Amino acid sequence: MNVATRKSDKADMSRTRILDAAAGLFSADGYASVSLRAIATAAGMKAGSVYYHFESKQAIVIEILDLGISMVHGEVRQTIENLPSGVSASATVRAGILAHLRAMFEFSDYTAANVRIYGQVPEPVRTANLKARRDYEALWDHMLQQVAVQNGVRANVDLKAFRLMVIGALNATIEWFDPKRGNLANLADSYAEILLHGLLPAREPEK
Amino acid sequence: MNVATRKSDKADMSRTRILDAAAGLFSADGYASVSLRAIATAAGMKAGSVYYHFESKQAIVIEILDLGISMVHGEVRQTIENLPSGVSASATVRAGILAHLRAMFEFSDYTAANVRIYGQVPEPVRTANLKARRDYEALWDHMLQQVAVQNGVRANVDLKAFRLMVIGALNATIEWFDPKRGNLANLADSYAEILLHGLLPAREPEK
DNA sequence: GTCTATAGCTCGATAGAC
DNA sequence: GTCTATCGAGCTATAGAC
Repeated sequence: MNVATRKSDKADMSRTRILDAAAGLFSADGYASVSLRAIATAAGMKAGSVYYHFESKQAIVIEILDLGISMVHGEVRQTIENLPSGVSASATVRAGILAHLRAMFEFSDYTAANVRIYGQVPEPVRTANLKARRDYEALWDHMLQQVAVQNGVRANVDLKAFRLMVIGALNATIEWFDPKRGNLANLADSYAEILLHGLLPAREPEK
Repeated sequence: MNVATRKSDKADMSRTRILDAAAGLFSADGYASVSLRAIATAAGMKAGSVYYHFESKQAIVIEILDLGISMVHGEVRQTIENLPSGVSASATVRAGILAHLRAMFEFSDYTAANVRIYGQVPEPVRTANLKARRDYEALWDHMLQQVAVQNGVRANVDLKAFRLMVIGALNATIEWFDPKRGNLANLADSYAEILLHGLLPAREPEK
């Protein structure tokens, strides 16, 4: 390992420390109230040093939001791709729900930052994050389309509404669920059970 | 109408203008990034004048968060209470879902502020808002309990998970639904349909 | 009730030493 | 790569005139 490589490793580690620190602070306190000095301190350095790795506070948050989406996207896509072919609608959706929740809480600082601060970040930051969001939504739409074709879904379920509701409901759990106190697999089962079969008994028509 | 009353009216109007302006700014930009000068300007006055009506920025946001919850709470409670007695599980839950969405988008600055900035507001503000939140959750729990007793729900649906999922899913719509472009009653129907009956056809067991 | 003026901070970002 | 020092700006909140 030569000097250049070691230098690069050190820079990479500092970059990562900055991102991790900023993600934690952003998700806890919002975007604007977190100062660069606070990020630097949490990353173990001084404010001025942060500018060696990032050109601005916006550049930091753009990278955090993209990482948050792509971590969940990657986990869900991989999980779905690894399912045996011909798997049922329920199994596919259940696997997607569990994978989304698992990734969300594994990288919770990055995903919580996404859920909590996306709506209040400067406009250029939102724009930069749009493609990643659209790509993840497309994964769910494709998955639900496959389910509809191969296994059938109820006639009066709007698949786009279903996708919006699933992602919205799963993301909202970041506000109250604590994986250290609750069982994540149980949470995924509860949510999947409701999303697939609903609240009401199956064979009774609505009164 | 005497002078004292007119004075009081004027003060009330200024208070309301400040709250409305602040709610709009908080929901759009987050808590910390909104300055008191910006609130004052949007309310048509100067920064110093705001302190005649509120003792601090925190006092403003506390009132906004409480109003946001209680507006939705009031609308849902009133809707449920006015249902004919003996109404079915599905009708009760559908009415609750519609009422929540209707109130949410009618008072959208206040409710969006709740959804977006609650997680990143100073701790004393969160504490002050806790009772209002617990009270609203209790309304849903009571409603779902009634539904379970009177009309029956599927055995493997966890009612607490259902309540958390409903409120989380409904609140998440504030991030993407625009009542000027979409039909709110249709949105409520789509969501109720999924929550009550699920994605899958009723009579097919899971494969 | 609303104004102006300002005290006392903290912010993002930059410059330049090491 | 990280530091110290600092600029110019903007912040919350207060004081006192009107």
